[in-house]
Amino acid sequence: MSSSDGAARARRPGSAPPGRRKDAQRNYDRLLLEARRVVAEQGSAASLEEIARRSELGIATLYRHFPNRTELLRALYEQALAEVEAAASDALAAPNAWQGLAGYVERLAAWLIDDPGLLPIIEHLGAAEPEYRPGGTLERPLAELIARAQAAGELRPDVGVADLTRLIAMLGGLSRGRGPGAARSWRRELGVVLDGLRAENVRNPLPGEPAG
Amino acid sequence: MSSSDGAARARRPGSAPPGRRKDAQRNYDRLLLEARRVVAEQGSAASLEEIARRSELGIATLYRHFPNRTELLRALYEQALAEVEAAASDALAAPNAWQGLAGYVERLAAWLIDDPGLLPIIEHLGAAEPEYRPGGTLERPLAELIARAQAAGELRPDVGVADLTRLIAMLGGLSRGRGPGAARSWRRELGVVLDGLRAENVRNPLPGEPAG
DNA sequence: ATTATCTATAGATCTATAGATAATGC
DNA sequence: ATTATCTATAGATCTATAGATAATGC
Repeated sequence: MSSSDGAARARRPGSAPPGRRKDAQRNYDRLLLEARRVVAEQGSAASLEEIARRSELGIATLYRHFPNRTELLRALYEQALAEVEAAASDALAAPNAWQGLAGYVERLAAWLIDDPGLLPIIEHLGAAEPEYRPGGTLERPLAELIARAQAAGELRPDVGVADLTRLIAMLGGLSRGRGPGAARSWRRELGVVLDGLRAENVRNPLPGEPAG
Repeated sequence: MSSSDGAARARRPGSAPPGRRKDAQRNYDRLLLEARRVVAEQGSAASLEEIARRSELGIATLYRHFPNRTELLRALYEQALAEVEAAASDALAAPNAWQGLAGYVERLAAWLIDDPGLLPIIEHLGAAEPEYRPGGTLERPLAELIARAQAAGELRPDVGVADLTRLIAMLGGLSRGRGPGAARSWRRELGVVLDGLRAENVRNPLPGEPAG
């Protein structure tokens, strides 16, 4: 109650948990920072020793903070997730249903492109723990934006959340390979996809059912 | 000249080079077959020992046929490439320019989806040897199909070869993660992309220039 | 006789931990 | 006193090769 930012402050994901020694908190943050860079370069199989070395810490310190690779990747993912979640309320507040949806799609694609480690991390987590589905935080507003844009007759009626999720992941995949900066022109591919999503542009209905 | 299939028979890429002992030819083929499966499961960092084991061969035999990982992956890629090259002449022979292009895009995407190791292989080769660009065999007919479809007013005029290449790679990326069979619905995403490529569906011109 | 394969192994990583040493915070 | 970090190392892979053994083809 007397604390300046209120009692029972919620832990910000990706930042060091409270109640630790402050050198430990600093090292936790450094490990996450370097891990983000190394994973962006090397993917989800990145060398943990290199992460520790770049953080100027021993490998055992890394293991003290993260008992294994998956836990480190999960912390990275939750940190990145916290940074993008605000995009949903912006999109839902947009004056136009289509603009809201298109803006959200662009924001999520940019999120994946700007941090090339994210997609490998998501794949690793999905493989290591199939029941871990934190993407729900992103999918719930997406479903709402889809419903609104379809009700307004702007989004083609034969797509569902799973389709949009896959299209966003496809765009995010443009960050792969080809070295850094190779994803410069991803907004061109986004433009093609968005034009393909407009209700008035449907030529042939999509095969199958809109799963999700 | 007396050989039943003519003198100087060209080597089919991906099949064992001639002039070897026949046990060596058989083992070469087995190694490639198993490598294809293991790389599809594990990606370009697949265990070479596992490939040798599944082929019921010693690891040294694998190294006798392929001096290193990159050469093995290159052989896999060239084998797969040989299997898809025929698609170009089919597409160029299509009665309608749009159908030709759309069919070619679908065929290439299916090629990547059905063999999930291909995209990791292409990325590995691109990183290991930037000058190695065998995709030209696929890009040349693509450029021709694009020119025809644009001349016919069916394909949007602001896309180029690099855009189509990236869109195909994006679709191929749907084979990643999520286990085998997860790419079932990729033709839905293809449908969205194709609708977004039609000239009549352009809402906003794409940003930047059509590289390539 | 030649060519190919196999076993065994060296050297390089990588994951993960034990036990000694050092830094913090009450 | 407690908590955190470090060095050192065990055990598991993996890449690649040397040298002995086996299979082919003329």
